[in-house]
Amino acid sequence: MEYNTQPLEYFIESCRKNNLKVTPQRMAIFQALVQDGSHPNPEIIYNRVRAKHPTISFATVYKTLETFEKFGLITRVTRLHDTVRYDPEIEPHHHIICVKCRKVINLFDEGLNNLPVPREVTSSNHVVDYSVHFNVVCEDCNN
Amino acid sequence: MEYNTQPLEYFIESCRKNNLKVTPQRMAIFQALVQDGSHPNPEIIYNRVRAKHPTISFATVYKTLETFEKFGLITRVTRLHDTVRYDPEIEPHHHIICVKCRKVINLFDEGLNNLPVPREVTSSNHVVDYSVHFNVVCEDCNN
DNA sequence: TTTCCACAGAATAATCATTATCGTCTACTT
DNA sequence: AAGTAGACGATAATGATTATTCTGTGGAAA
Ligand SMILES: [Mn+2]
Ligand SMILES: [Mn+2]
Ligand SMILES: [Zn+2]
Ligand SMILES: [Zn+2]
Repeated sequence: MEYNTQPLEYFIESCRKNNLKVTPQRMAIFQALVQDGSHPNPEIIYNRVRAKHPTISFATVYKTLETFEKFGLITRVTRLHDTVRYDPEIEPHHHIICVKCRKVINLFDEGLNNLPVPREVTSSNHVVDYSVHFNVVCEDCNN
Repeated sequence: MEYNTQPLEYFIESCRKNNLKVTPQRMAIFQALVQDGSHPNPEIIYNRVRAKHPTISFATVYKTLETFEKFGLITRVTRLHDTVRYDPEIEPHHHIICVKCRKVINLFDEGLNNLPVPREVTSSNHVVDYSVHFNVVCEDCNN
């Protein structure tokens, strides 16, 4: 379902499926996230929600987003936002990222280094580089 | 140059090129980063360096890594680590990320959704999903 | 080789993002 | 209508990163 297709109904249905209570705050948080495609951070969502719910707490926004993610209602742009991860490899390459232990492994692959970059990307941007993130559960974390 | 090919010489040469002073701490920080392919965070690097430089400061590690990155000696796994960015779109898609203003734009592309996943990835991991990050300088930031 | 100084390092405080705690409240069940 | 598990709000605590300030030194210049 697209993010702008009857988002409220979709949201309520998803909550019910997961035994999450439907509250005004939760609806407002979801709507604040869905209202455009800007991939906002918690602070922006907090400010949007405050317009209608002036007493909402920052912690509530954090907790709620975490809950939504846990139940698959929303996602994160990257799973590696918690601390900076540095890399001495400056040539183009890709990464295998374990979503559980946060291990990051280099992936060198000729095919991936020569992807056809969509016109949508090149038409209005100067492309610095690109890389593919494979989110995985690694061998060590698999049991 | 590979990260494990005479890394010290490469490091010193790179510093000289950029008028960065070559200090024992800087060499140690670079070596701590290069010693394996683990994409360590500043804390891990700090702990590694402390073995030989017990008085080094955490802040020095941060500043030095920042400097290295600024001059292109090293990179980051993702440029979106600073705050969580949430996404209501749960279907597979990709992102255009401006490295200057941190804008994130959705990219839906059939071709990118069906990349041949290298055996190296599938052989020892359970793939959850993958996405392509196009790091760009966007139109708005381009002048 | 000595001198000098811009830049690097150490210590520490400050800031910013995120998470934990806990008392109160309420959505939903019965 | 009442009961209860879970949600909310307030706030403190933690963790990551950045700023400040003072001291020290690498490397150019004399
Ligand atoms: Mn890498
Ligand atoms: Mn997206
Ligand atoms: Zn793992
Ligand atoms: Zn931009």
